[in-house]
Amino acid sequence: MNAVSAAQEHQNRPVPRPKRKSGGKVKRMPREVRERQMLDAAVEVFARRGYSAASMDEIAELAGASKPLVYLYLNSKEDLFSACIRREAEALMTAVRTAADPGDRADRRLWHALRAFFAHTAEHPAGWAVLSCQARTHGEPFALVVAGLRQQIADLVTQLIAESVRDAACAAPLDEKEVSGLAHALVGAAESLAGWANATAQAGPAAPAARETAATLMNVAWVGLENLVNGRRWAPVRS
Amino acid sequence: MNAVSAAQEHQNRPVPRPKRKSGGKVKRMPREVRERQMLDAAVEVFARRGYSAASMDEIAELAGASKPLVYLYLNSKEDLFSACIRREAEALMTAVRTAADPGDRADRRLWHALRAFFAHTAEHPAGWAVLSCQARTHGEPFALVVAGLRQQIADLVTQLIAESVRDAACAAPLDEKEVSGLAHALVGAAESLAGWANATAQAGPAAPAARETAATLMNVAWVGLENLVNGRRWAPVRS
Amino acid sequence: MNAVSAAQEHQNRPVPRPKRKSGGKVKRMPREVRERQMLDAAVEVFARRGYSAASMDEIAELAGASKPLVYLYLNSKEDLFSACIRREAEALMTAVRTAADPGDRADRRLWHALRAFFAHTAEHPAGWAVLSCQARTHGEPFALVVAGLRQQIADLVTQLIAESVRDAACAAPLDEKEVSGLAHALVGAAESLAGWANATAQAGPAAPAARETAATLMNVAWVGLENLVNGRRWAPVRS
Amino acid sequence: MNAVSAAQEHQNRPVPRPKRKSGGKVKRMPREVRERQMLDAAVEVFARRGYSAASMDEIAELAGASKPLVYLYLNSKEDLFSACIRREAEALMTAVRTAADPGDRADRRLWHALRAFFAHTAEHPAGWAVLSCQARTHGEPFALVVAGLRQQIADLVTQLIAESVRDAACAAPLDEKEVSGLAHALVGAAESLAGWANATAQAGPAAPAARETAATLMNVAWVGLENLVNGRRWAPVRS
DNA sequence: GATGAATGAGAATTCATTCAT
DNA sequence: TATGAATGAATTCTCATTCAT
Repeated sequence: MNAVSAAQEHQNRPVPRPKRKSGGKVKRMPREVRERQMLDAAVEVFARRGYSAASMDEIAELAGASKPLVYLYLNSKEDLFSACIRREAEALMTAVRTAADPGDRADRRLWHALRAFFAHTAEHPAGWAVLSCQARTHGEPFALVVAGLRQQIADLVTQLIAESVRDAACAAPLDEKEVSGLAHALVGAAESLAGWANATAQAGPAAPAARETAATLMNVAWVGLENLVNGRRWAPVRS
Repeated sequence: MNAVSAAQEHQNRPVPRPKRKSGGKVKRMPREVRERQMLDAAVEVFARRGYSAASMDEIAELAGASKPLVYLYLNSKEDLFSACIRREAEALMTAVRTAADPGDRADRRLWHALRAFFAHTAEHPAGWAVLSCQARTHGEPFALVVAGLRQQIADLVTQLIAESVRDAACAAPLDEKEVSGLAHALVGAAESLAGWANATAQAGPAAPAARETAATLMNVAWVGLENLVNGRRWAPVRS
Repeated sequence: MNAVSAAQEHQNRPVPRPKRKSGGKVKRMPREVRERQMLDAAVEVFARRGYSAASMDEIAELAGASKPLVYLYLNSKEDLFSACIRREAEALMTAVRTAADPGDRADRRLWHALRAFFAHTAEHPAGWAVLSCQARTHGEPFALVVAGLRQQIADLVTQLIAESVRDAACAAPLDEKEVSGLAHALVGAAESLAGWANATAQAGPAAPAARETAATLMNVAWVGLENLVNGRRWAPVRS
Repeated sequence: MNAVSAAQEHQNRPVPRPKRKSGGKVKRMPREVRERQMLDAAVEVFARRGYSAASMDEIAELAGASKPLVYLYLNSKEDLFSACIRREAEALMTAVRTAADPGDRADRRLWHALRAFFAHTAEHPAGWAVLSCQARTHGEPFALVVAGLRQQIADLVTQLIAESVRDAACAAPLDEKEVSGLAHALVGAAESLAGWANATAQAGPAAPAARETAATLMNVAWVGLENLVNGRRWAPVRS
């Protein structure tokens, strides 16, 4: 099982969206399953409306459960949001980490990580929206989780860049802070591209888009990095 | 007038934050001034709380006006938000455009545009927060304005890249979609770097940070772009 | 103006209970008036239903205002309850204190105080219910106010008893603790009698009942006190 | 068996508070035992929170049973409350009646009854709280039970007083209503003194407090009563 | 006998919005 | 121009109560 398909694993798979209101008797199901449905619904609604505009009513309805049940299992709107963020962050991180399979060259690992990132965000647009937009704007506890995620990814990238540089036995070793900055730029670029890719091509399937997007980024960043490593820089007043 | 100072122009400069609650009759002021105060307050509050969590009460209080007056001038919460977005988008766009002063080499123009972007967003964090986070998540009308802004910036960048390419008389012409993606990557990287730069070194004033940030970005992107233009690309299966 | 009529002063006097829902336009009134109506309604409802069973909806409706207005003026259910208790406690205390007019013999002052107590509780059964039943059962803040009221009354009674004893130049001076116990017993008896009087004779007018009740109490307590002062006590094993 | 120990009989003696949550299968127990546990828990919770604020959840948890079981045995919250009141009222009544053992002089019987009353309420504060505060404020059905209890006690006291009067072969026969009022005053004083005694000296065990309290009360009331019986009254305008 | 799963109904509280002055 | 007074319509959250097992 590769990273991408693994990443898709975590959401409403065989559990059919239950229909309520349609006369039938109450659908009994184990707590675990219900909870997943609720999280799925919550991610969807939070993504669509934003944290405060999302209503527990809508979430419950989309989850096919009653509000009291949502509260019974997930305690409060805040806890629910928190659970969403944690789940989505973990899923994304797992996807990316799994893809950056050790035992390959550093540039290829970065390439795979990028592809996994784009693929995952494309597959889970709602989750990505929650992580990238909603979570950042709602108070410490949430923002911290997202910041942690960012840091983890940036660390991974930093490490990959450092490895490549070591591989390349470059002449001018990079400043650590510069590498870190680079990693953040890359992550930011990736995030932005993810959003853009989602917005631009919502028609076609996800994989090709992920591939292209990753390629674009690699084209700029990696080659730029090589030049950087070789000491060739752009300077504001050059020539 | 340079880009940075122009960017600062649009917000409450000499108009003192009005003191209410201190008894006495109300300070009559021309509509224009009051409206600006309201928009300033609204941007601040929308940035801090998000669109739906922002309350008209808080905005009115911060603006030093009564709620009915806010409604009289700005009609509704939605209109108010819309006005905020438009104003902030215009200000940012103006700052960037003004900085990319024609009559210079394309790479230098991009450099200045980047600097202006960083400087403006650093100077107006609330405005930037509204544009980058809040506006995207609230239904067509708002998202459209922001999309328009993004498009304008991307267009500008695209144009600058294109000019450089023409300057370089490159062999392999770039795919338009690729250029657009590049622009988005650049903007995303810029955003991410802005945040990172802010977090890393919060001591110094904004301008130097903007300069460094822009430099880091140019180091990677521009050189990478040159290579790209010259047909040298990274390929997943290379070597 | 005597104590009893003064005590009646504080509640919905000339303000007519406003009729809502009856088509008419919104009744504008100064905040002070509205607030009093709300407190009146709240006392009524809290007395009828108890703190937790009382619904803000019912209170608002009885006050002839909308719920938001109640919240605007009185903040929260808890604050509203607190305000009720404070107002009622103060009113009762004032009535009793005013009646125990200094410049009279101690036994007569006690007599008047008792009458005022019975008259006031009879005139404001809801207020008395809130003070005597509801407030005691709902957490420190409320209970404290009521405890304070009790203490004030007990202190007053203690003082009156002490004065009488001094007047009587009694042979065996009473233990301070015993006097205090006496005062509490008297207050408790008064409270109980107030409740009983309310329950028993709801038909007739209030004043006569108050007079009779007070007389009964004085008959037992005062004479008993005299005997006590004179050293004649009942003893469990006496003869 | 004396009154005090009889009074303690009615609550969870050897049945240990059941431990739930610790895995393992449920302890099957005879209905009778379970029901008593439930009532005990309910009295506790009703006393602590008041009728409406008490939640069936909390009661069930404290009783160590599941909510459906509570409903199976006790039908509804209202029925449960009703059962609590009935049980506590009966227990208190039994304690008092048992103590007022016929075959003794009337004043001594009253003395024992008072002691039993104080002892029982001190031993079962929750039960007493439910009876004295909660029950009175919740609609006919409950209030009636409590009124019945009050009446029984008042009747008992009235009867004892009457007997004494007969013993004393008094000149001026007492008005029935006056006697009843007296009984209520006595009970109220007792209640108040119970609270005050509890608050003043929380160190010692209950019995001594009960003894003292009863003595204080008898000192005032009984002697006062004797005087009353003998026609010596306090009069508002006397001397 | 015993319970995990589930909910309809209603609680407090807030908010955007409007009059009447 | 400016505002104190007022509210309909949500929103979050809780609770008594019931099934299906």
